[in-house]
Amino acid sequence: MYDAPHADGTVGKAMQVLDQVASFQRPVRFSELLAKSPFPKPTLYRFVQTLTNQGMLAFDAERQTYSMGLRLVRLAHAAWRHSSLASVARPFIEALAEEIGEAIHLAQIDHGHVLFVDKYKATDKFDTLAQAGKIAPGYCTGVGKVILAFMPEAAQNRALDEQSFVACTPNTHRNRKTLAAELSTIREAGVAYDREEHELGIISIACPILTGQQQVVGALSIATSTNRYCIDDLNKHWPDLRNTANSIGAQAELWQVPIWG
Amino acid sequence: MYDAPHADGTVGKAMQVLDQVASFQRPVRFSELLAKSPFPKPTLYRFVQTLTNQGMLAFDAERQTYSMGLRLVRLAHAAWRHSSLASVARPFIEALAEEIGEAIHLAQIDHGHVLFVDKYKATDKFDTLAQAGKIAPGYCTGVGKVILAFMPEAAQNRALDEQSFVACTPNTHRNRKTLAAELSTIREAGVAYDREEHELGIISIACPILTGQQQVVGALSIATSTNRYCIDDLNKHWPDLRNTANSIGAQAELWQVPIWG
DNA sequence: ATTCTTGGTTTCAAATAATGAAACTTGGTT
DNA sequence: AACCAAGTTTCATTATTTGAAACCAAGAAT
Repeated sequence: MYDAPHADGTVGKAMQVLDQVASFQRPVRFSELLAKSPFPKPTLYRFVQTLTNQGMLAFDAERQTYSMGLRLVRLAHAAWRHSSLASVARPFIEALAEEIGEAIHLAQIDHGHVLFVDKYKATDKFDTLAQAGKIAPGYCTGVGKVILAFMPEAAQNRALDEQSFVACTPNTHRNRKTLAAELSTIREAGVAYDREEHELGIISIACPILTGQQQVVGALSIATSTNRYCIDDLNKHWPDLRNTANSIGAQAELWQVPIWG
Repeated sequence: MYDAPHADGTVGKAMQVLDQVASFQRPVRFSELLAKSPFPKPTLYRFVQTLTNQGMLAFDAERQTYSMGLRLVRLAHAAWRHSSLASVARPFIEALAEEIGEAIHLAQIDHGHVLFVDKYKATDKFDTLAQAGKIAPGYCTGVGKVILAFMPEAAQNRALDEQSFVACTPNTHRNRKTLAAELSTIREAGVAYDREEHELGIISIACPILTGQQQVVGALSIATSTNRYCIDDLNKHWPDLRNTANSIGAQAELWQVPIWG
């Protein structure tokens, strides 16, 4: 979660509460929240109260639970349109997907978190916020690893410290060491692979999206299932993927560049 | 915008700033913000500063502009999953869309705003936050009107006061009077139509999503273009639409009901 | 060059809002 | 009837926010 040294006053604390609620991934009772909160009871109480008033949280009176508020959806709409790579990347991704008929993921980095911001899946047409906004673990996804690999060293270290190394599958990296080793390989090669590290049966190939000054702003990946293709098959799409990623990087530069480490 | 009597202290004010930035619909300079802000310069300055630190806003140093931050996308993901009708409604909508091959919109009401929370468009598969989170004007969309029509009177009045009555097309309602008249018709009929009131060439039919106690929680619509179908054609789908809306309402009740007026 | 202006940033004492220990309520248990 | 746990309120203390004014930087006008 966010742990800015400890500043940002009251607003910062409120946002921390927001993150807390989000982290539960489900509606949550006040007492559960309190148990994991650094704030004393009345303080936390007032925060959830205020946030609920503001529509940043939603309170279900029936069940006495808090969940994230719809105001966030409204605000995020704007964020997605104006601050994410998605809007500039969309036409490029569409073209790429047209050509190779596999699922394309677009991820972006924000304050050390790797975030899926868009997804094009040829088959199921229906895909809204379900994917956008989801967090991609850095240590076990194609986009995550490639972004980590291309981060400036300081930021990379910070990010590595935050990885959980939960073993999603038998192939998942379990510690910083093996991951770090792969990262330097990735950096040289310019590609990362996810060999069923996040989910069994799912593999992917990922390229970084770089600015002119070689700063990573995001990543692009092609994902598929093992019973259709293997890594070698994905590799055939590498040139296309790389080109698309480059185009996106170039285009992004013309627009805005809210970069982060 | 949000105008809770005037409470909610510092956090409330910060959220107000967030809305402000969002309302510009584009990256915005500090001075532009200041011009429309109720806050004195240093106060506003600290707010944007804090919010930027927190990732709720993004600052583009190059152009010196602020836009909405990606942290919102992360938070909204959770909101969408756990507090919107979208997750419960999705299977129903999918089935409906399968049957009639037209675009389906799902809208929801939040603090008096009508919000698109999901969209299924048979043709273009690619549709993420681009639609979800968008605001649907109450006075000139099918979902907007039907939701207004079914609101409790007090809330309806408040909502009507907030309508802008901007004339999107020649068919748009231009004042409260004609709109109010249509609303009571809608309420009786249980359906609303958008006869190219929002966008020329686009028509729709909309049904309310009601709880057991007849409270509106949202609306469902089928939209199409005039060069394919006319209102009468849409009417043929009314039974299906109505059924789907009912199912969603029933299902929503079993889950959570963060209702709002 | 020099002065004006505009947009952005910092200071600092006064005003205000946040804090949290403790007390209180409510609804459900033993 | 006494007991608990979860949630809510009080209120004196403390810390944060506030904004008028001053300051700085960079262009534009003189």
